[in-house]
Amino acid sequence: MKKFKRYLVTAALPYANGPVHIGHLAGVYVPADIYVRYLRSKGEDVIYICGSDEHGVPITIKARQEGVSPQDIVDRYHKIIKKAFADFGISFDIYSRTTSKTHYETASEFFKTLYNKGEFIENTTNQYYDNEAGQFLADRYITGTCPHCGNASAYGDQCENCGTSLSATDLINPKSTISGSEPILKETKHWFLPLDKHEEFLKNWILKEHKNWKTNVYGQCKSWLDQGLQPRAVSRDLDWGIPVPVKGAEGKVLYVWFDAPIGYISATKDLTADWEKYWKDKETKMVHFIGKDNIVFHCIVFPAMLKAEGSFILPDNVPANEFLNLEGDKISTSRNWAVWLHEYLEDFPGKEDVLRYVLCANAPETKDNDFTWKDFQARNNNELVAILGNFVNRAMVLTHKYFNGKVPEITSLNEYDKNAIVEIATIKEAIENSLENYRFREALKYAIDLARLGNKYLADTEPWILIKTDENRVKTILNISLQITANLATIMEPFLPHTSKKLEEFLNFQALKWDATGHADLLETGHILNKPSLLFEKIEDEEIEKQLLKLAKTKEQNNPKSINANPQKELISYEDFSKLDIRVGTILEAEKVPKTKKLMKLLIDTGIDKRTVVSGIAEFFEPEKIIGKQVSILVNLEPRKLKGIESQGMILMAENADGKLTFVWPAENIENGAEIK
RNA sequence: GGCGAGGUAGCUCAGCUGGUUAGAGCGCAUGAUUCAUAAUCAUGAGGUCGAGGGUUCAAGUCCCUCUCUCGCUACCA
Repeated sequence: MKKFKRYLVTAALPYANGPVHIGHLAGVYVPADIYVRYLRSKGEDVIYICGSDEHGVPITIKARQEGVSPQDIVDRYHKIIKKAFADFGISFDIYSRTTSKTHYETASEFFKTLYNKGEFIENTTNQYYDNEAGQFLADRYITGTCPHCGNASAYGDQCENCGTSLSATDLINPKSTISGSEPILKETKHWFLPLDKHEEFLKNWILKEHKNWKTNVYGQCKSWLDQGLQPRAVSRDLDWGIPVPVKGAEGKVLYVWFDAPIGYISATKDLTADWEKYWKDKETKMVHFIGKDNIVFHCIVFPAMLKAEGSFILPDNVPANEFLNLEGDKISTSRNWAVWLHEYLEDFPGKEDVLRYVLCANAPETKDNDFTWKDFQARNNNELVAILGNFVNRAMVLTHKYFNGKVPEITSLNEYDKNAIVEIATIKEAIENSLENYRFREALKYAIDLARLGNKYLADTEPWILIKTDENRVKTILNISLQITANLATIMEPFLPHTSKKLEEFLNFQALKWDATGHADLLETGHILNKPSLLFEKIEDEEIEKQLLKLAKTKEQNNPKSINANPQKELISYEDFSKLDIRVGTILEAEKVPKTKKLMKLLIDTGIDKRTVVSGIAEFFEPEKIIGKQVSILVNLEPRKLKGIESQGMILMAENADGKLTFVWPAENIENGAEIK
């Protein structure tokens, strides 16, 4: 393995429109923190960079909803996030933010460099523009009627009623949410980064030179590269963000995905004047810790940016994790389905390391994983309390009892003692090997094995019996037990820093550098120990039930039955209604449209004729089972081609909040062609 | 539908380039033990390795088909 002079470790910038939750922690911040603490302990030159990602449309939306400025929003969450990380013990060297002055300058510079090098292409497109407000509208700022479900308040990028993703120009009767006026289409110029230009380079760099990346990361990249890369817009018409620093770009800002990763660079600048050493020297090893949703940006887009700029190094590895679920369901900020870090810290004071432990032991390294409170409790009680805490307590209590808290001498070592000592070194090496390869859960398991070793050593040597007959032998046994404890203090530090601190206090000793561990001579004979307290305490059922109850309440609130029906749409005249020609028809034929998930091709006898209708119902119905059924069909809707099939009308369906569809059909059989009015 | 990742003991996961009776932790059962937060230590039960084919002397491990879960993507009049 190549030896590097220094390390630059980045953790994904949390988006400042909400607090951080256990999913973020397990996927990114805890593993990155373990990695960095380990490197520091090894004496490596390492910096750990993070900060809030504060630009982008969602933040402006939230600000508008609350009637405050975007700056107010990001100030609020930046503070909460930063404090929660600090309280939790995530040891960033700097936690910066993308609204900082340094970042504005850095991102602008970066853009200008690429611009001057001719690395962008310019493209003019039509976008919705609000004449009254005098600005272009992001998709999210436009509402209108969803062409799919008729929901009158669909957004320009997505209809929240039916979940369809839309493009703003699809909306019927578009309206600006800023002024309420009808937006007009207007030409606007934007800059694009031609990723396709870097495709060959990226293919070679990732597919050939980085076969050692995690399979999920490598596979995802390969998928993108095989599909072929497209130019990506780097600017947007928006008033929140970093102004595009060229003439004729008034009212345009850098697209948030472009400025966010540059945040790593600007944060480094804020940390040290020596920042270029970390970003431009080939002897620096750069590692990005991210979640799987960020793979494309960090493995393809950002490297393409850095490559285009020319003077930067590229990441050596991007150990992306999968997602963490909570009690079987996907974590969701908007549905409040999460364990929020700042709330956890309030509910479980002093138990930072318990969460670190559980999230690392159950980290979604190779596939999505599930966090359950029952597992949280079990890991605390059966592993932290019973194995680690208990061993430390045994060694300490026995030493106080028999030797007044003084580290006894080693009188002589037998084979069994020697084996135990060798085992300490073996475990340490195993942990190193796991950490170097980003296998954090495995590393943690080995770390706990050290405490297991201690428990077994005590159980096998039985000092509480020998003390009656052979005090010298007991001296050796407790010396070794305490040496294991001292090793734990150092080896556990990357994983459980607060626990490591406590162990230092118990032992009245300063944890050593990593390379000094793995031996049985960390504590000197005669060294005086402090009185220990409990390292971990049991978590009782009541506390777990409290958390489960909290989640149950959230679930109740999210229950479709308690979600209010959409408000009534605006009034229409009878004349408007009578324009719709809805008939009863019978399904004569039905077949799935190949290569689609939702589309079904239907032949309908409308009484007027027999016609083809394509409908998005294939997820809920099997073709054979609906043939012969009578349905309601809107027959005078203008035809439209779907997957090459002309659809002549629309089947009326009722849809609930979960998106489940059901047919609307006559209560009793009636002739085809009967009018519905 | 396309692409990617995954489906191994009740639960959470290891199993590298195919090679003797498929592993670990938790949980469970039994025994030992009492220094310790009834903690610990030992032993054991428990798996047709998603399903079905194929290659091979030999497959959890390679190939094909199917199926389920998650993600990206197309589609939803």
